[in-house]
Amino acid sequence: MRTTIKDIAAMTGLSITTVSLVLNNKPSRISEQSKALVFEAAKKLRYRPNELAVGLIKKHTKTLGLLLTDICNPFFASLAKGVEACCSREGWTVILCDTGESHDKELAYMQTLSSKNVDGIIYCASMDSTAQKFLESWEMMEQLGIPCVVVDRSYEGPGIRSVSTDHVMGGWLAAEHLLKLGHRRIACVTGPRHLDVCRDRLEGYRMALNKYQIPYNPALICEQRFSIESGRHAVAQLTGQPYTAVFAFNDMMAYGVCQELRAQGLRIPEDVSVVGYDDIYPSQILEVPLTTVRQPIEQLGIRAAQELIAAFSDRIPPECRVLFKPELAVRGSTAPVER
Amino acid sequence: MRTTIKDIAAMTGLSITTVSLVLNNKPSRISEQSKALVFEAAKKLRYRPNELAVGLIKKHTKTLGLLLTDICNPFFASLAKGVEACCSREGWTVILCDTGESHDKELAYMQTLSSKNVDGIIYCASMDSTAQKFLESWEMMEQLGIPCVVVDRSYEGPGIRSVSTDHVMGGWLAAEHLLKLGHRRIACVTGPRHLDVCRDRLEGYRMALNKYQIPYNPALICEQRFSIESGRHAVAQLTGQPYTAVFAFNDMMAYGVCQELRAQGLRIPEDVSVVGYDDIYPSQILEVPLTTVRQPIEQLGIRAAQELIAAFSDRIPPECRVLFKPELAVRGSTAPVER
DNA sequence: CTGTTAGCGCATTCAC
DNA sequence: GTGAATGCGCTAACAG
Repeated sequence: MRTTIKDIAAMTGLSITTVSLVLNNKPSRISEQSKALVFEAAKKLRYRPNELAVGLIKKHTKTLGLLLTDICNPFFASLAKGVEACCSREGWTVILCDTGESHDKELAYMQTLSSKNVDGIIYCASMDSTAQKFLESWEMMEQLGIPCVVVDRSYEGPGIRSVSTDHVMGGWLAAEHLLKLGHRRIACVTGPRHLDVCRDRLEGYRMALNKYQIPYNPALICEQRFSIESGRHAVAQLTGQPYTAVFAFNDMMAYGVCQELRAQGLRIPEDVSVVGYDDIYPSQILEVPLTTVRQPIEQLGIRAAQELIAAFSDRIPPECRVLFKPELAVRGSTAPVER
Repeated sequence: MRTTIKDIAAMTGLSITTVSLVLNNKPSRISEQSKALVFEAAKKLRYRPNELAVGLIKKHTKTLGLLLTDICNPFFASLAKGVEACCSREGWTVILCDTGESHDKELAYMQTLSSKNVDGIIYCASMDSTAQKFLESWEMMEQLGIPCVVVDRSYEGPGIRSVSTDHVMGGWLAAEHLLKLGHRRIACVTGPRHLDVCRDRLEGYRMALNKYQIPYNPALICEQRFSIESGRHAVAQLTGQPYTAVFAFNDMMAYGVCQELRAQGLRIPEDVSVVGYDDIYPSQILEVPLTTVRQPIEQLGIRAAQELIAAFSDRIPPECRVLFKPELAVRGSTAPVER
């Protein structure tokens, strides 16, 4: 049995109340002597409060739930890193929930987290979640009364707190970079189009085309599912379409694109330029390092956790919409178009 | 306020006990009618037990603490994936603790986890942890009375449960593969030598050399720190030593080795063969995919969680030492030595 | 078949 | 300055 507040009361001959008071630094005039006694005993007995009991009374646990779709995806790993860093710094704790893209599991997890009395949830919607499913999840959290911030999504809606990156700008950066290099036929390998992150990137891409007065060609757009294989499929699917550059909506797909392109005997960047999105770490170690749009992923995580912790401490639930700026990391996979 | 057992007692007109009994399927003869009543009310009120209260009484939380050094490292991400998968399948929950290689933080986390009444800890010692520090951590957990299984380490010691891979065999596989290809001067980029995982791999390497009657040459051994940069440093450090192949003790270092080798104008595998260790996923997507020793990382995580959950359910703390077999994934980074 | 009583470990009025 | 009493939400004997 772990030592409890009772043990230290017995040891010091003081009452439980007194012990609790001094251990929590409560403003009550208890003699310095008693205080010293208590602290000493606490140290000697290696006392640590039972957070279950504390939580039961205080109605909070200083715990955040982190709901994501695949911890093996470097994007989410970085995000988790940020969340964890912020939490541990603040004396909070994080429960890891990997939903594996399953909406049902998502919902189930929310209930579990609620049972465990988490004080907040950081939510990364699964890629398959349509606006409807998203709202369903959101409502579940509202209903459970758990504050939540959405990361990397920014569905419109009242009271939806989100932390994300300006993907319109991201799409713009990628496209303009290629356009400046002289590319005019830029294929786009998007993620699921119903996701706002994709719509935004695509909009940025179109805006850039617009600036250069290049017509938008739907035949160059290929919708995929954010995986390496997706990238390979995309190239296969685009066969026949002439293009000199590819803008993939995440780095994973970009890797797939590069693989398949090479399999077809094409060189990067001599024959085709490739731009990715996210800047997860493998992008730098490739033999031909990937030019990509960098999101401050870890920052997203830190900020999301901060918002939740702040909202909790100040009891102010600010309806915020934090938007980070992406930046372009120019590396070896892009080059001026061949004449 | 969430609905409690009390609310449903009030709603049905039954006592709290009765409600608790039926909700927990306790073997007590309660009329089917009352049962139905309770279940109905529970559903209507969306009742979910407060796990804090339950934990306080039952003295357990169905929660595991996962202590690792860097969730961004794909190795640990995969491990976490496995742990999480097993836990969620069993209705358990996992608290993510990223220690960032800090031994003090490790110790602090253990206390926190103890306060939260986790039922077990999965522990990946930080790379800097010497045998002494490791024992210190282990003792802390013993003292806190938390069952623990160590992953990817297998320090000798009574009562130390561990789940890991047979690294002697791993080292052997890597070395023998190269030897079979005709390589005779095989450089070794190890991790910290005080780690048993490194000693084991090195032993496997030596055994293989032995079989081929090749003397062990310490000048070809370079101790590093498991990071990409480490790999680059290693190559710099080995300059002057003639070698035709490199065996890096993890994939990250292998990436660094490849980078630096290429920077020096050497081709892989034509000029130098490179073998890694772990088989984290970027290894497959490289332009020259990495030959590497595959560990069943996710399995390690699953098994570790299983052990803990089983030990908990059966109240049998088996002093186990689970050892998985590694296998060689032969890919493009190795080739017969040039004549 | 079901309700009463106690108590898990702790924080918090309110008396003394 | 300090302690007794109460209760957080729930389970577990033990009675009826």
